[in-house]
Amino acid sequence: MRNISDVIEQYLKQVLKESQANAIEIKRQDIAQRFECVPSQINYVINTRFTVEKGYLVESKRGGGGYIRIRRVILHEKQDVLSSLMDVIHEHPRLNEQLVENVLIRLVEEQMMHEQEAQLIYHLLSDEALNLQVDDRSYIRRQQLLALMKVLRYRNGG
Amino acid sequence: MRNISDVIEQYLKQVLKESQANAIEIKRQDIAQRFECVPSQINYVINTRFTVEKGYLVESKRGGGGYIRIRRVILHEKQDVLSSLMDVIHEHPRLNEQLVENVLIRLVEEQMMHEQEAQLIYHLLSDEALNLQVDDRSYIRRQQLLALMKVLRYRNGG
DNA sequence: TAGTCAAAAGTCAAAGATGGTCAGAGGGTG
DNA sequence: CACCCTCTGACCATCTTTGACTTTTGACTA
Repeated sequence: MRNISDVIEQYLKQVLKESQANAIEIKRQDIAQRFECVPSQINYVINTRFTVEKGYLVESKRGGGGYIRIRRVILHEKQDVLSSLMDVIHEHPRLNEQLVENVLIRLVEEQMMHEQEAQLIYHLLSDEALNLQVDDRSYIRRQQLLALMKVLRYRNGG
Repeated sequence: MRNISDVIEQYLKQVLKESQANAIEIKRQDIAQRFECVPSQINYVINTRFTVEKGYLVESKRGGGGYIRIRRVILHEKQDVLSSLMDVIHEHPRLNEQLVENVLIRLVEEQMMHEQEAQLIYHLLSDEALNLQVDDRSYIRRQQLLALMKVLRYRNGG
C-alpha cells in the first residue's frame, strides 16, 4: 500500500471488524505513534474515509481521557428522498411554517420518521418558538432541517 | 475508565444506588484520599456530573464535622420534572451543547421521550446546526427547549 | 460572650492532556 | 504542467487535574 492514510484506514477497519460491538474507541496520539505520523493525519483519515455516506459515525472528546469513537452504521435506503428534500430546502429563499410542515409530512409518508417525532420538530420550528425576524427564522429552519436530514441518513443501528 | 473524574463519578453513583435512602453523605477529604487526588477534584466531579438538570441536589457544610450530601431527586409527577427542567433552562444564562444534552438525557431517563427523539433534537440544537453567535444560540435553544417542554406537557397528560 | 484556631469545604486560575482545524507544502498521475 | 490527494505543523478548543488562597463552622479559651 502506497500511502500511510490507506494503511491506517485498513488498520482501523480491521480493528472495527474484530471488535464485538460495532464501535471502537481510539486515542489519536496512540494511533499516530503506531504509524509514526502526526496526530492530525488521523483526522485526515477519518474525514476522508469514515464519513457518514460511507456508513461511519464518529464522535470524540477532548481533554484528559479524550478519545475518538468510530461507529459502523447502516445507511437508510432512501437517500434519494433526502437529497431531493435537501434540494427543496436549499432552493427556497424563505422557509415558512407551511414548507416545514410539507417537508415533515413527506418524511413521515416515506416512513423515515414517526408522526410523533415530526410533531415535536414542527413545534420547535414554529413561528412561535422561533420568535425572530423572517430572515433569521428562515436561516434557522434551513440549518435545522438540513441537520435533520443528516441524522436521517443513517437512522439505524446507530 | 479513562480519567479519574469518571471513576469517582461511577463510584459515587454506585454508593448512591446501594444506599437505602436516595442520598449519601461523604467527606471530601476521604474520597480524595481513596482516589489519591486533590480534594478540589471532588468539587470538579460534583460540579460537572451531579448537576440539577441531571437530577441531583448537592448540599454541604464546612468546618468541623463538615460533609457533602448528594441527593438523587425523585419526582413522581412528570409535571414536576418538566417544571424543574424549565427552571433550569430559565436560570442558565448560557445554554451550551452540554446542558442541552443533559436535559435531553434526563427527559429520556424520566421516560418523557424516546431516545431517538432526543437524538434528533440534540442534532437540531447542536453548535453545528446553530451556526450563530453564542448569545443567539442560547436564545434559540431556550426557545426551542421550552417549546419542547410545552409539547411534552400535553403529550404526557399534563 | 467574644475571640481564636483548626478543620472542613469552596473558588479560581494555571497547567496539563487531548482532539480539531486549516492552510500550505509535497507528490503522484493524466 | 495541472490537478488532486496526502502530509505536516502551527495554532485553537475543550476537558481534566492541581494547588494556592478563601470562607465557613464549631470547639475551645479568655
